Amino acid sequence: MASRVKDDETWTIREIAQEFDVTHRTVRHYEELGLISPERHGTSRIYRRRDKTRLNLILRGKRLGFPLEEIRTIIDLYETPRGRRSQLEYVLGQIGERRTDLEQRRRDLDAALGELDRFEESCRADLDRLR
Amino acid sequence: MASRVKDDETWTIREIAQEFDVTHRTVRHYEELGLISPERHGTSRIYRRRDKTRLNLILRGKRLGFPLEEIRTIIDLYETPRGRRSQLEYVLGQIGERRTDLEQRRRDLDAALGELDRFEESCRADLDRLR
DNA sequence: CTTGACGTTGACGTAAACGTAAAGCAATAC
DNA sequence: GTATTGCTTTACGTTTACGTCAACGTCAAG
Repeated sequence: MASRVKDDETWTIREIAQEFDVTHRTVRHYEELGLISPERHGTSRIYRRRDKTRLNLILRGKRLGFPLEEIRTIIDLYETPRGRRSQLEYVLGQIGERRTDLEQRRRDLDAALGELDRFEESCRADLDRLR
Repeated sequence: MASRVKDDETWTIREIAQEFDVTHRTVRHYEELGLISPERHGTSRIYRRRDKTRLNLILRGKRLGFPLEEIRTIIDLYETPRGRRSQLEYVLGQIGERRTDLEQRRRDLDAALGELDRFEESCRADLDRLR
């Protein structure tokens, strides 16, 4: 059964920038750092589905506060060859570190949300008292 | 009934820096930005419980990826006078914005952790196949 | 064929978050 | 006394993550 997905869709840097709501300078900056590497048609950059996936990962990483260099190592991690046993074990180790980091963030996040809740209740109580 | 807590404990900048595992330069930088404002004994800085609380908030904000300026507005928010009704309503509005932001982060975080889980399973499957 | 839209590569500027001396006061240690 | 330790300010340096020109190539439209 042949694949039905047409993966030949391409986009220009302007289209990509608009879709992700960043400037083309930003897109090129990510390329300079090796976070994406679009094809070239002559001198122009051509972006494919795969590049969009990477951009989504990058922007989410940014929203989470990761530096771009770290984001690059994470993305690379997802694409390192996993042929040899030693490589797999290395990747699994890295996954562990990532998880530890993310779980710390979730604890911080929960704490912040909890305090926010308590603070809101306290404010609402003050407001009621003013009625 | 008198308060039993002794709130006269104080620390020097070096002690504070060590306890929070940052440099004294960092602590002073936060002071320059108005995130903390320790007392002065002559020329020296004196840190109290309240400053520690703020530092905890700052560092958690940093782990969550917030810029220091935004952290300052958050901390200030927790300390704005809430006497007048308009002030309370402003604060409640800010709380809402904060919550929206934090909840977006949690979605990002959950997505990242989910992908990490799936990636780990895929790696473990590869590893089993190598046995 | 020139204009305009869109693409390209430098290269320099900037804001944030500190790092890193440099140079000086102030109290305790010997 | 002086020497060391700890704190201070002043001030320039650095890294990250882009912004902002400048100067040029290219292709379809008028």
